[in-house]
Amino acid sequence: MTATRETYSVGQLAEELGVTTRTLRFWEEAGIVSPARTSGSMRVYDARDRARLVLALRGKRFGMSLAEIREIVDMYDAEPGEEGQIRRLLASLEGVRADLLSRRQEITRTLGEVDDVTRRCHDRLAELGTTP
Amino acid sequence: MTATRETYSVGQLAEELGVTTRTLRFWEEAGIVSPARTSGSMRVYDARDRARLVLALRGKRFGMSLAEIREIVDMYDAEPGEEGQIRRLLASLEGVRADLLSRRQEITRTLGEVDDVTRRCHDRLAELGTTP
DNA sequence: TTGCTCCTCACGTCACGTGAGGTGGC
DNA sequence: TTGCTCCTCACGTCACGTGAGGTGGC
Repeated sequence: MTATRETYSVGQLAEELGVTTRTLRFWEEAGIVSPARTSGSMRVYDARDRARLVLALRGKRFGMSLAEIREIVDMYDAEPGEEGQIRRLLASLEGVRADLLSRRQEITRTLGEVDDVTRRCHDRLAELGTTP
Repeated sequence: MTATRETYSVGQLAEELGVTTRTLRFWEEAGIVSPARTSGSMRVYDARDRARLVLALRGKRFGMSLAEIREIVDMYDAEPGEEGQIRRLLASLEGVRADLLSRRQEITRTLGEVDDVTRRCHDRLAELGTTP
């Protein structure tokens, strides 16, 4: 019966996730998390809240809006659900997957260009070294 | 003597780059490009402007601010320059490279998770199919 | 003249940053 | 009491979106 009893304050969770407390409060207003409250109206985040925020953070890094993030997080977090819902999730996963693949390709391409420029810089430095 | 005589209007370049004309005007205000003007005060972009904008677009996709983009683009676009400048560029390239590598890793990790969820969805659909 | 693209304000929006002023438990 | 973290406004900022009203060449 020892359930995961981990809870966090705004400050704790913000530091762990590398964001500000303002961000966590704003995301709450955007409907991404709904932490419990103590008598003193202080926010109490549990493991489920944390999981949603971790997902949201990843969405952010991929340039999604908070509204899009909310949709995706809600789907991931929902009960297994019936067939229609599962198929909708599968369709959206397909889109996410294609997006990730193209982003990864672009990064790889950019890395190549960065390496090119780096090489040219070294060449230039060598030239400067031999012609004082 | 047939230099690259390609020029573009705001509309043409905006469409080619997949952004709005408002974006191009805003980036001009931010100092990222300085297109020439015709007598009628219409903007005329040349190949160099276009190259700077392409670089800027990539920076955007990696989450850089316009101020950071301007710095990087100025460096890439500058004359080869003297040793100090080249070494500064090399240092910044090092940072960009590390950033790109970590982003690529995260994407790969996320792709793995997406595939996991996809597999679980298919399993669940199979279950639903066998238990009418 | 009509239609197109261009121009410059200028206010709106999204995702927070940044204090301002105040409360609550060790 | 002091110090810490927490709270709720509320205005500021960044990167544009979105009209509003007007000009200029085919």
